[in-house]
Amino acid sequence: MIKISKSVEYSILALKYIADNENFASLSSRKISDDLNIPYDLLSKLLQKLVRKGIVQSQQGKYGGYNLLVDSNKLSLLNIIDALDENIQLANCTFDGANNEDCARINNCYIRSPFLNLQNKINKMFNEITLNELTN
Amino acid sequence: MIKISKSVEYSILALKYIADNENFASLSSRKISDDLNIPYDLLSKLLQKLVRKGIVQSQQGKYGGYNLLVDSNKLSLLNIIDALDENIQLANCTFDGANNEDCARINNCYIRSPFLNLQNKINKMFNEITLNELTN
DNA sequence: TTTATATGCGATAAAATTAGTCGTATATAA
DNA sequence: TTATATACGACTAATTTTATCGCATATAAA
Ligand code: SF4
Ligand code: SF4
Repeated sequence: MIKISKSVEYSILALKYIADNENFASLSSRKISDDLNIPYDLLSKLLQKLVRKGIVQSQQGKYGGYNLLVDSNKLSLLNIIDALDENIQLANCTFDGANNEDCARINNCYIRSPFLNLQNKINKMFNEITLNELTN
Repeated sequence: MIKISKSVEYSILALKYIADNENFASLSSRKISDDLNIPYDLLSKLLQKLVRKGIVQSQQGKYGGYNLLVDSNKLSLLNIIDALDENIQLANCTFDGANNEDCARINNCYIRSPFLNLQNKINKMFNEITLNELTN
């Protein structure tokens, strides 16, 4: 109900792994998948999305692989979730400017306001934690 | 991905509605369902769960209905989620005492600790907001 | 005692989301 | 030219969430 999808978890694991090995050769998705035990096909697709969003860089061909393109101090958990086209929207109305197309109840809903408060706090939390901090 | 299920939303709406009408006759699930536009069968089941967990009281028969059994200042959002057998577990390991049956990666996972931190904050947030505060 | 109106509850179905797989095309260094 | 990589759309499977159905039981009122 409130959980981080495998896609996001895999992506964080992979991004962290890439970040920690930048000095060496770039990591192939095959190697990342093997080392971290993440389904290869799935990981590939996730990394492709991250490429499109400019978070990592890919190099095709032999000895190719992935490199981080952004500062791991500036990449937030929310950025990653966004890049994967996922979201952390608690309810259909929990953003500024929602209207009754988002939820028919919106105009006389007595719980929207507290939900918005919750949402703001969660957004903040997810936006403040960076890839760099996602580590023991 | 991070969202509050309809079940929880419906439950909050209903509980709040019940709480606000306690002075009057007890509300039947039919009336609540009609007034709040919540699928009747679904709402009934939700209320039944809440009865079993001691959150509301039910009165069968004609002129029956539901009444709140707990102080709306003491019923937290987390209590409600628990009562519905849902949870806010971010990942398979984000609780104290998780072991490698919960996640095979647990013993050398570099992101578990920050996930646990996040989890603690979220638990706190959901535990601090009460039914009473879930209002405009 | 009958009737109308409630809840109780298990089973099931439908819908939506999430997770995982497959086939094929393309890029590129050796 | 070949081996090894990513790119990517289509598809399938699994899981979770949402909704429905049918029947049993309770109870106040007529
Ligand atoms: S308006 Fe109310 S019922 Fe509709 S999504 Fe927002 S909180 Fe939920
Ligand atoms: S141990 Fe790591 S990989 Fe496993 S559930 Fe926890 S955070 Fe995710």
